[in-house]
Amino acid sequence: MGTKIASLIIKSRHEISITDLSEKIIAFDAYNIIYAFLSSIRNKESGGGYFTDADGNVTSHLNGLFYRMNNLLIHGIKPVFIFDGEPPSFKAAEIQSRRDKKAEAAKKREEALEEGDFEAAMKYAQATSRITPQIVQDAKILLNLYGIPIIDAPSEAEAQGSHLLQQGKIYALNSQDYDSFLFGGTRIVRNLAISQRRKVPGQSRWIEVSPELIILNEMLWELGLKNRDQLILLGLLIGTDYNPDGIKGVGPKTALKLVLKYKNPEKLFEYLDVKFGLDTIFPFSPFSLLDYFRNPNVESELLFQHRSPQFQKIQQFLVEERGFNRDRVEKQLLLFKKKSEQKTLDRFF
DNA sequence: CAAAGACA
DNA sequence: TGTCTTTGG
Repeated sequence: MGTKIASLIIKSRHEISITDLSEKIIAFDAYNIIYAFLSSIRNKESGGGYFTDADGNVTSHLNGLFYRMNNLLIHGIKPVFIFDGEPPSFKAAEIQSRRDKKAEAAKKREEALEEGDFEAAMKYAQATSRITPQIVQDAKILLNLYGIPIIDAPSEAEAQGSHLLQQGKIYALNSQDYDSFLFGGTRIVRNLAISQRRKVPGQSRWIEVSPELIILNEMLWELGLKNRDQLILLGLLIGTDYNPDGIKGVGPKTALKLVLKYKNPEKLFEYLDVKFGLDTIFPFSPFSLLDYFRNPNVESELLFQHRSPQFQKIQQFLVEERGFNRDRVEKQLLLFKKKSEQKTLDRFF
């Protein structure tokens, strides 16, 4: 439901500035952000290989996290990283499908490399990213040195983040898609990156993107939905991580119309059963999916606190253990220290 | 992706 | 000074 629901909401998407999030606790879906870095931070010359150190450890994500965390922390944002635990059984088919797509992309990359088409190889390489234990471990080391709390969710990070939102323990969840609203997340921040420009998937065109805040209640209001159940129904119709295709031939507009017409799960599913047959349009009983979104596996007793970054150790890890350029790292960390000192002074006076 | 370099 | 290109690991 990544982009499909975006077409339905306009007013409830608020353009914000990164400074609006100062002092706010923002949770990040760790695998999500790491995956984004693994995909985008790659070596063009080798046809899309990761950045690595001399020992072959992947460093693409460390590079991305380093600059991203510096910037977020400089702005006074308090990040929390949530790592996925065991995927729910509902996700098995989707996981397999992603695996197949990666294998396919890897094959195409090989072919492109053989033909010497490095640009095509790069494109396919980006679709092959896989998060290994080493990648996770290094990410956790770096985040720890930054004093950023790490949460190991029992299952889906988005579900855990949504729970923390409901408990009021965090201000917002950083996510590119809208799925966490189905889990009851109340606030989502999108496009929380540094650069305000993003390449359009089409070709060599760039667009301006600024962070945007979406609030669940406003979104429900704009859509004309009465409650979260109805939003979950909408999600099931257009597709979620657990039924990615949604219903063939039913786009966002039709989906919304159907939810508004039938209003509750029983009536909607009854209609769908008569029209299509529930078995043919859902991989699982839609009632069980609905129930899953209502009540996902999360941990309720989490406590976390932010600590000060250990600059010396960050530098030591990146430079001495992962082959980063000393001057670059030093310069960035100095800037960080300077700006955060300035910020505390500003607050004081 | 984000910073640094090149260039007008 | 702002924009486009190259580099980073």
